[in-house]
Amino acid sequence: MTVRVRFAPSPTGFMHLGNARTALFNWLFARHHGGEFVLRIEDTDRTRHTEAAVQVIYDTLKWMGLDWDGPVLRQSERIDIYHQVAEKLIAEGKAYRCVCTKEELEAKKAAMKDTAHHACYDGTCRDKNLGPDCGPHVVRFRMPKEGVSMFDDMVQGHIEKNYADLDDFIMVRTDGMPTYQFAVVVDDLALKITHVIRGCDHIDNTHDQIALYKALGAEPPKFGHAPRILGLSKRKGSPSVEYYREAFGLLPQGLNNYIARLGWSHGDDEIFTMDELVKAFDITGVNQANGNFDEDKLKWVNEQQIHITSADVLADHVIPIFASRGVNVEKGEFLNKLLEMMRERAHNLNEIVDQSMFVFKAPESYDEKSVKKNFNADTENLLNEFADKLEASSTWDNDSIDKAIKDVIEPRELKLGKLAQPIRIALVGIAQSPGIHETIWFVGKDECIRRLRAAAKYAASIQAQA
RNA sequence: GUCCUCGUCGUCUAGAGGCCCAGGACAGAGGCCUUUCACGCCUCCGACGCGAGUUCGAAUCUCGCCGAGGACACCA
Repeated sequence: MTVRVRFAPSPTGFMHLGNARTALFNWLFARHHGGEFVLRIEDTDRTRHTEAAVQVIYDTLKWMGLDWDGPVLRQSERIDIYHQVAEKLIAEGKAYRCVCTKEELEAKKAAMKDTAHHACYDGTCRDKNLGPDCGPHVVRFRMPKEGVSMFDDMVQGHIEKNYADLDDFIMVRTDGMPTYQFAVVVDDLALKITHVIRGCDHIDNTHDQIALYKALGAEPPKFGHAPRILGLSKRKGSPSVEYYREAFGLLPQGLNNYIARLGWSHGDDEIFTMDELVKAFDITGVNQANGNFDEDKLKWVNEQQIHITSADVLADHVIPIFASRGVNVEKGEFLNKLLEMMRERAHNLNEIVDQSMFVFKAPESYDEKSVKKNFNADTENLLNEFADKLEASSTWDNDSIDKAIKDVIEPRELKLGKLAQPIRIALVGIAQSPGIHETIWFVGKDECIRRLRAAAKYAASIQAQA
């Protein structure tokens, strides 16, 4: 049997992190087992969905690198099918029409508060055998009254619930639209879904759905309910993929890796490429207990992924961020060289860009603390002399830069730091940067000399003031 | 309120009766490396929710308690 799983989000306008993980788990499960991963859009709630919201789903999955198989199923396009199935179940006595209004039901519920089993529909219309001309009505599922509903969850193990605690849930609403509970089963059946992997907030729904499968004479798929991700604070903005991607400078694999390890594990392994995840992932490794989202660990995992990602791939992710900072950079050898250096030290993509800015832009000001600590009466001469040495050199590589540095510090018997720090301030604006040779090299000879002279002038001006 | 599920360091987790006076990772503390800032490396801190059983032996099995999350919508 070929494994077929699905991801079935409703278009809410953003991809919640929990949803993203459900998508990832399903995708990994499919790829691991050589099966198929299909996408279904649950847009039966007319009032809420927009096309832009559907596009967010596509974009997010693509960014995460989760490709889906076959056409995308839209529930809104399958209304007739749901009606056919509902009619069939009514005809077989497995479902029935109900004319109880929402208001009536709410009143009954309120009256039954504090009594046992008040949550269940009282069955007013269960045996009325109402026909299609009974006026505005819903269609309810006729749930068995006795016995125990049970299934073996791939993650949570054996789960059971008394039918007495299950409701005659609504399949078709008054407006003719199917409810989630109903559409899911009809669609999963149509798509020949073999395994349903979703959040454990669906555990209780599963009993309803299995009852439906049975009423339809069909074999239910296997279910696996993954734990929830707790601690996604809404105060920090919408806990969506988009938000974390931008705020944390995330690489897709940084997110994927972190999210996969939250609620799933493979021994002591922490860092996975996508191929490694596909190889290692299986539903048996998924945890039962809910997990807490931890920003620090996400940051760390993302950082580790940046360390092992090729400069070429990094370039694709970093170029748009440069653009958003008003700097146009092009793919190529120079950028790759820069990224190879930056990826070793940066914590995230935003930092790579921010800390690379000096390569493309001269400092607009000098960091006060850095200047205070590293500039003195000698700085003007030191910087100018170093600029002279660079100017005199005919080549531009590590050796020539190194020679220029030594030619300045050796006669004066200075330690490297005494020259390197003022140079950093001159080139970057602050006394923090990559190795001094690289910093100089990336700025380029002419620009370097220009910045050194400008900083020398500045050093002179503050000396004059003092 | 009713029902369902879960419970190992602050956090993510390893652990499927002896390998565990519990291992790894993040965070925290300290140190090393070093021309700066980072990276990296090393050390330390730190948990089996509680109580009964079962067993020669329990983090691992059973029960109770407590705690956490979820479902109870003509939302998905």
